Amino acid sequence: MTTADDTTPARLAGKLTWLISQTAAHAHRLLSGTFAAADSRGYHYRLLAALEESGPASQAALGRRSGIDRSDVVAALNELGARGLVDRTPDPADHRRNIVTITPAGAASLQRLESLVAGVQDELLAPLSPEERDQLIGLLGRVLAHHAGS
Amino acid sequence: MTTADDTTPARLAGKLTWLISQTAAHAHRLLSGTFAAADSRGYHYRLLAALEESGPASQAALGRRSGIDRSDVVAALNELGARGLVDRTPDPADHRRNIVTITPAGAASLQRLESLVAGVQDELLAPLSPEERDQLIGLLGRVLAHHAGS
DNA sequence: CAAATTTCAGTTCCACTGAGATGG
DNA sequence: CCCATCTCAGTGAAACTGAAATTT
Repeated sequence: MTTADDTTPARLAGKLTWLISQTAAHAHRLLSGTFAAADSRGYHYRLLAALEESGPASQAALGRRSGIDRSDVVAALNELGARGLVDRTPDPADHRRNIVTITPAGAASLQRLESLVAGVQDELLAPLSPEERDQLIGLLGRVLAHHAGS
Repeated sequence: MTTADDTTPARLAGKLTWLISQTAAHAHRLLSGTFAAADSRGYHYRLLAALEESGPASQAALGRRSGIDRSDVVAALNELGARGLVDRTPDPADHRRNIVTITPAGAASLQRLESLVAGVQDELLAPLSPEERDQLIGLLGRVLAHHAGS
């Protein structure tokens, strides 16, 4: 009888880097599973959200907003474009750029993804009260803000 | 005049899944950079820590303890074994198993990695007071515990 | 010329799946 | 027969690098 030795080492359990990465891994499992079931990916959601919130933009600007590498933006936009969720047209004022616009179908898709994300959040944060969720948001927000200019 | 349009969409900035994954990504960048500079990887640290804390174990048990996939445990232990940081010998009582033991060199390596990790933690959590760090640890710990049996 | 944008090709790390072989 | 373990091979997302072509 192999004793139940699935206990996480205390040495790790007390480390914030461990807790954060484990929580992130769990969140990622939930999210990517949910996105996959909707035939989508995290990149799609992030790009559509950035587009709807801040309006049409060049691909480089989109990448900066959504934290996606310039190289991955290309591929993700190809996928979104193929589904008619975004339009890509050359910028008449600056021919180096493409202007990316979200289509009505894209906005509808975003709304669907949004509700999926909300569901995942609820599942992930089930053990926390609303106040505690806000606390967590505040703490993480401050950590991120501090390294914003990284 | 490419206006500074690197603002993260509020829609994302308020989502815990976003905050967590961004923070985790940052922590991961810091950690893996630090580990790489020490010619090591996160898996090595996790496995050595699990070994030192809970003693010799089978590879499957190690994987459960340290949250590493059974398949990746193999490769990481190969690397650790090649450096003489762990010993792998067949279990005389159960020939399906390898018993993995940490060597003195492994313990020394763990100690070095440990101090590197401590440095990264401090850098990551610089903006938080000790009380706030504890708060964060508590909140994330509860989230993780809730999904422990996932 | 220097700088920015888009794009392609390729790399690394992480998490995981599937299958085979061995043994309990 | 069923189950656990170890191993290998391979997949796929995520983040990144380097370089080329174009345009400002």
